Amino acid sequence: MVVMEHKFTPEIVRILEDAFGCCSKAIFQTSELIQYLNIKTKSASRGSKSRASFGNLYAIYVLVEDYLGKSFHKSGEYKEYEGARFTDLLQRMRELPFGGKLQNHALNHRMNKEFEKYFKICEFTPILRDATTNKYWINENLLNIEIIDETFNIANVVIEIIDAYIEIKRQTFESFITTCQEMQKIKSDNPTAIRQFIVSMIQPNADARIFEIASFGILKKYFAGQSIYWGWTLDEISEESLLLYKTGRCNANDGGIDFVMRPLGRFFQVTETTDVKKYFLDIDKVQRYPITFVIKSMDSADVLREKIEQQAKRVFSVEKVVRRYMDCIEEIINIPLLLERFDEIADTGKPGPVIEEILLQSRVEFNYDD
DNA sequence: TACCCCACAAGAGAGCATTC
DNA sequence: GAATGCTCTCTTGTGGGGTA
Repeated sequence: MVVMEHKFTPEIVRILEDAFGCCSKAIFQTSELIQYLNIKTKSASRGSKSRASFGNLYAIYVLVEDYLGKSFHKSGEYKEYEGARFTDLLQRMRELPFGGKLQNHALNHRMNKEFEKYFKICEFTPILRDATTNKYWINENLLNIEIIDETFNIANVVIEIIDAYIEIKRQTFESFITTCQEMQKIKSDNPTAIRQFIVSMIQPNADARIFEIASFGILKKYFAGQSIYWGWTLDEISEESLLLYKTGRCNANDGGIDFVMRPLGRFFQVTETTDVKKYFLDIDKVQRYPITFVIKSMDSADVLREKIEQQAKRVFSVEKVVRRYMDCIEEIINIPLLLERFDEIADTGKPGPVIEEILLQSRVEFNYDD
């Protein structure tokens, strides 16, 4: 089998070399289990959007851990082992980082099924179970790798590889988690600290998701302080506050509009660049709904508008189409304007709710709980 | 002509909820 | 405890259009 290579593969190779020296390459080529781990760890370098596959990896992990914990790699008596209890295995899976919400699927069916998909001609099923006693085993045939006349047990290496993978995934999340914790600490009554924190969240180099969440927190509270008067007839006019809604998680909002305002029906799109043409596709064919762009930039709104216009002229060339394109931009909100609006909120003595909103949205965005 | 980029669609993995 | 259906969303494949 041709081994797929990705950014975590060298780490797997390194762990194998440390454990088995010159035989490591042959073990990688021979062991379906190692190759499976290699496939399932490809998200290591792919950021938070990528699925981590912890379910199937942890099913292997807890069974191998159980195997090592009882020293079967030394005693060779695994064949006589009564098996591990489902409840213990699942509990252990949930104790592992990011495993809190894992369910039974991987242990019961999914891991085996997926393994079979990748290794059609492999005669061994990784997870063995006795449905009558609810006991589980890792298939030892996949742990003992024969190279020429020697047998190598890869149990320790399996654990080490998954541990290394967990560590990388943990680091990816850690920066954001730290941010959340800092927010919680300064939530109390320190306006200067809160402002500094807000500034750090809306800097040009801030994480895109954090920028979006912070923008939402600021704008929601800013608009909540404003109201309009409207109604079907002159006699029925009533006052209503402007309410900003987030339409979904940042990552779940592929191509969608980020915020919507009631009752005015304004659309808000958060973006990192002035390359906004994707929001106005087919602008020459149809009239488009106006959008307010929240742009992660220190440039003035005029400069940003100018940049967008230059781009539109380059792309559309026809002045009439360029005008229609530009007319679709209802407002441009840059970093200084966001900060200005936050200061207005702070002047009323209520910066706290902004932080609370940011915290709430952060928890939703990252499934992060206290 | 080959290559690249982009948008869209389909496939697939993972988690939630429900049921037995 | 285990199986299953559903939903969400990330990945991959595909085709059209633009460009060198």
